[in-house]
Amino acid sequence: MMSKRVGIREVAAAAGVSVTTVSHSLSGGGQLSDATRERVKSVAEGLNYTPNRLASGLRSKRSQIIGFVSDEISTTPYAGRVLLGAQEAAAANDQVLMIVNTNSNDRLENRGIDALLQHSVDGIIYARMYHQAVQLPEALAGVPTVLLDAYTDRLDLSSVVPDEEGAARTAMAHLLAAGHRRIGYLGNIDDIPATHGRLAGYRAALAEHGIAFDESLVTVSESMTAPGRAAASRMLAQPDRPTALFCFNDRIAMGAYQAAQLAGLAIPNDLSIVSIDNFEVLADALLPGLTSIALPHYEMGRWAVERLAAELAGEADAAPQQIQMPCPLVLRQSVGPPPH
Amino acid sequence: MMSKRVGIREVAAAAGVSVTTVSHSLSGGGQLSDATRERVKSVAEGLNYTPNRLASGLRSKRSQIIGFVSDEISTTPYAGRVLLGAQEAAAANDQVLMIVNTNSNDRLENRGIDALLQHSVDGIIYARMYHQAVQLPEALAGVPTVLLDAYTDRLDLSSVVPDEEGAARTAMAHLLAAGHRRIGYLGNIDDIPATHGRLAGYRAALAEHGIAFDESLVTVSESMTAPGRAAASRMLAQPDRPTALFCFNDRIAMGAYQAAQLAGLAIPNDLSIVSIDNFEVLADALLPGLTSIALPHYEMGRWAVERLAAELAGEADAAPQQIQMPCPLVLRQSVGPPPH
DNA sequence: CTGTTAGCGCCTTCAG
DNA sequence: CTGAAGGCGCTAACAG
Repeated sequence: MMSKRVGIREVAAAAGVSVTTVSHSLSGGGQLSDATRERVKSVAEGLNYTPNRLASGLRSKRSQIIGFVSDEISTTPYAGRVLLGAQEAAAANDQVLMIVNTNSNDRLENRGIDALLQHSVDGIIYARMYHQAVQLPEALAGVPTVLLDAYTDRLDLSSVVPDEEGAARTAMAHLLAAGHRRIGYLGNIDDIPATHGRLAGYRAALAEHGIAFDESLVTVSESMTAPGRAAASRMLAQPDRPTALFCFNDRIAMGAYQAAQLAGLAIPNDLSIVSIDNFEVLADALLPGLTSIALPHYEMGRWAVERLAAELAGEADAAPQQIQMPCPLVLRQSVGPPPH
Repeated sequence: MMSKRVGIREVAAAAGVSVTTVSHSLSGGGQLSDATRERVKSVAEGLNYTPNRLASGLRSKRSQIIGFVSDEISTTPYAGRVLLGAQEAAAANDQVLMIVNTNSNDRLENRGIDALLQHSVDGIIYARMYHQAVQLPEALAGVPTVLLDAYTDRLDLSSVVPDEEGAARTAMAHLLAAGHRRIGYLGNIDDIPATHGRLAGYRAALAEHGIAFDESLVTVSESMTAPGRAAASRMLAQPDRPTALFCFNDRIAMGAYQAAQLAGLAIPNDLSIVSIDNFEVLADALLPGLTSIALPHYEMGRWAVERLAAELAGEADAAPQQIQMPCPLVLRQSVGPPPH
């Protein structure tokens, strides 16, 4: 098994060349004739040669491993999409992902980063499971790093986050296009970028359409179903209730569905709803299906490792970038024209 | 940065001993006096020494890396819990996880396994995202492997899956204890272990309580919300409708909630519901909260890497084990006594 | 265009 | 109880 793997030496012998030639043939380096290069390659193939990355990493200082450190791999259902994007991009670059979870605990984080560094990862994706500001840990000083769903004020680090304001504008544009003018916003209460960005998008969209901002059409609550239900119930009880609701996220939207049901309002005939998250287990399951803005989890995962790879390769356009990703609208059945 | 890391050599010089002594001190091997051992350790600490795992792995043939290959990291929201368990167990063993996703595609799977092997992983967790039979890929022949949420007929491989039948019995026991006698089962249609095991558990629980199995109280459908809703509607339209429903999973249960609502039945006053998955985003969000059986994702993740570590260490009790994990009941508000 | 020759940082017999 | 020396598999000067 392991121990009997054929090495570069055996290939050299079998091909009647030196190990150098084999190394060059396989790695595309050196100045070899295409003939020998091909011959060596096929001999290697025939012998079932596979490189030992520990050895090459030790020698070349490039392990081809990307470290992925995240705060909570598990608590959010989006984590999978992020990881998938990152993993696929890594595979495309002949790299592999080594993951570590910190449970939002500094000691664990440092241990994890340490473990990654001991394994000589080439770089690190420092990820959060929801968009937030972070401070880069000491241990990462000098290590090529890109931030995912997180940002700092340092301009020498690349980072990617969702375009929160754009997401809100897209949601609002959809409602406005359907003819709604009284649109309520069921917002979030936490002091995070999503809270501020989405509210800003809501206001900007109204302003663009010459609709006055009406405080009575905005509530904030925790971003979960039960608080969302309460907030929605309050809003729908108003004399001049909104004809549509834009919700901070799908969980709040689910609360809004429940509130609508309790109030005897049919969706989308009496009330239209749009939200953000496109969390399929909810959005697809709700009756009717919930139109929602998708956060680009997969795409952020891909972008982050592609970016890191480019920076590691020292590519020309490898100057650090801080980008905001667009968030696409996913249509289902929760939006219709305003009633009457 | 990387290149200037202090090595075993510097530590030796600073401590006034040979590299051998340093190596022994740090790894706990050799026959050293406690005095020197401690002294060397503190010198190493003071110099901020960190081992280079590539080098030690190359030499000792133990990389301390566990490969984790799974079919779909992303499509199920449970994946995170599995990974978390695996990652934490690995960290506790001073190991680290290298992950690879196969998208259920053989070519990708082989490439992924290859990449893992090239990095000299010590062993592999071969995971599925839902309980199923698998055939171990050729490439894994001779590589220490444990199966997670998957099984084969090979008795030389350890594996862990949920106890499907036990889960169903637990759910049924809860309903029976509440006094229900007419209990409907909203089953799944796929030919997978969960389908058969849960139905078997349902029947066994009835038999134990001397309740005759009634075919009209069993339906099967795809395990999603809309089909579940349809199945539940049919069942609740029966003349002598059941007073409680046991659902294959939370998504079907959500359909049952919707059907109950459409039928004007209140939960739990008119109808009790229990299901399997304890998928919190749904179970907590439904009104009232859904009592559900949790699948032991985190625990399976932990168990798998602990098992693998034990087998790698050649421990005495390291004979392969195929185990079924118990699934605990999580109480919420969807169960009450039968009406009237 | 190809081969020789040193190590990468660490572990591990084998002597002292 | 401690040290010297060789080599894990590969890469990268540097010669030919």
